[in-house]
Amino acid sequence: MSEPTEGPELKIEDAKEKVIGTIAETMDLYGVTPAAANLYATMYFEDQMTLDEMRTELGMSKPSMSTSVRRLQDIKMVKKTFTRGSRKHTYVAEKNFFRSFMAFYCQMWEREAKMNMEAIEEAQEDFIEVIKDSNSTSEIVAKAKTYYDQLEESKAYYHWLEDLVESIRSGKIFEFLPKDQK
Amino acid sequence: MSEPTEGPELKIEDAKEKVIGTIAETMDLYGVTPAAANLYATMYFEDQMTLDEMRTELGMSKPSMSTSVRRLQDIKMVKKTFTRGSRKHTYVAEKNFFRSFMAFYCQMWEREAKMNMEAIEEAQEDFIEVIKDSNSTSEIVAKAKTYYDQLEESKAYYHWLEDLVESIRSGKIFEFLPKDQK
DNA sequence: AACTTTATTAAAAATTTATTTAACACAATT
DNA sequence: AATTGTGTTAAATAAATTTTTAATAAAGTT
Repeated sequence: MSEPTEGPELKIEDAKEKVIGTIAETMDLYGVTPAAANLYATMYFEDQMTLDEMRTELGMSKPSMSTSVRRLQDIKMVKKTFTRGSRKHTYVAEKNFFRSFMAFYCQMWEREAKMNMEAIEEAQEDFIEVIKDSNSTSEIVAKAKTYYDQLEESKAYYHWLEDLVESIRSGKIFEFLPKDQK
Repeated sequence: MSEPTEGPELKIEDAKEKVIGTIAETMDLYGVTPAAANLYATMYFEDQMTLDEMRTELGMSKPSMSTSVRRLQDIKMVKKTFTRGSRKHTYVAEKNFFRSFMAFYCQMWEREAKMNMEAIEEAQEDFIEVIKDSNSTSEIVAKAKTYYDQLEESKAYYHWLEDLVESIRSGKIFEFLPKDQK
């Protein structure tokens, strides 16, 4: 499998590419756009980058880098750094996967719990009205009750999700599941 | 199933729609296609459905339902049920969010850990070769060492992810984070 | 204050992805 | 064995999203 024509520098680039490819593929799977995914994976091996460096490194347009980097900032996987002497903005990738990926999930789960709980509360109010409504047949009332109970039961999941987020944010989860088990 | 134009029946449908909408939106966010997301959310309020019932309920084509239902089966959110007497296949939605969503994450995380660990191992071997290579300058060797160490450090995250999956699969996580906290 | 450099926004193009129509295959029933 | 009903695959269409080119705004320098 070894190519004698390749020098050590090229081998390093190849090795990096392997990891960059899989990291980007994973992020792609999570709904991050290809450009942003590739950008993060590339930045993972750099200490800091400007938009122009990103553009030349990935061979893409500057606006694409600009929007990608902002999305990565939104999910806390990239941070802006203040570099004096240069007018260009510089950005750094969060290299600690514990921090970057957990920030991602906490944001997702918090949003999910909030939105779904709101919808559930509203729907439950409607079901109660139906149950109270004298126009409702006993069949309809029974149906409304069933749905109400089903939603009530599902709340436990969202509460649990909120607890999970909290235990990740506080770091308490690492008392239960240590970071350096193996 | 007739279409009520007013009254309690309509209110029930409206209430269901509210929840269906947010569940579908959430799943959409997780990379599930709109058709599959809407289908699951609809099935969440039904005890069982055939492909034709899905088609009429969602107003979409049968192949779309067929592929959607299979994707939902892949992520364990829908199961086939054996209904004797009918030639049509019937499907049931997993209504327990603990089971359905956790199956989803375990599958994702397991895949992520496996793929990335494989890429990391390969890349690390390459970096070792570069370090051993007599053609490598001391600068290149230093670079390779840095990258090697960075990857080595990242392994802890993937091990932790595997541990998390295991604690979810075994149910041990619920000793730490009970399901009915609130 | 004008000029230069950099970043962002807007509109257009291109790519990708999802969905449908049409054809096929598979079972079950007659 | 032929027919009917059901589900799946393939090719084509439609829709959505991503990316780019071009224009604009913002910031810094002379």
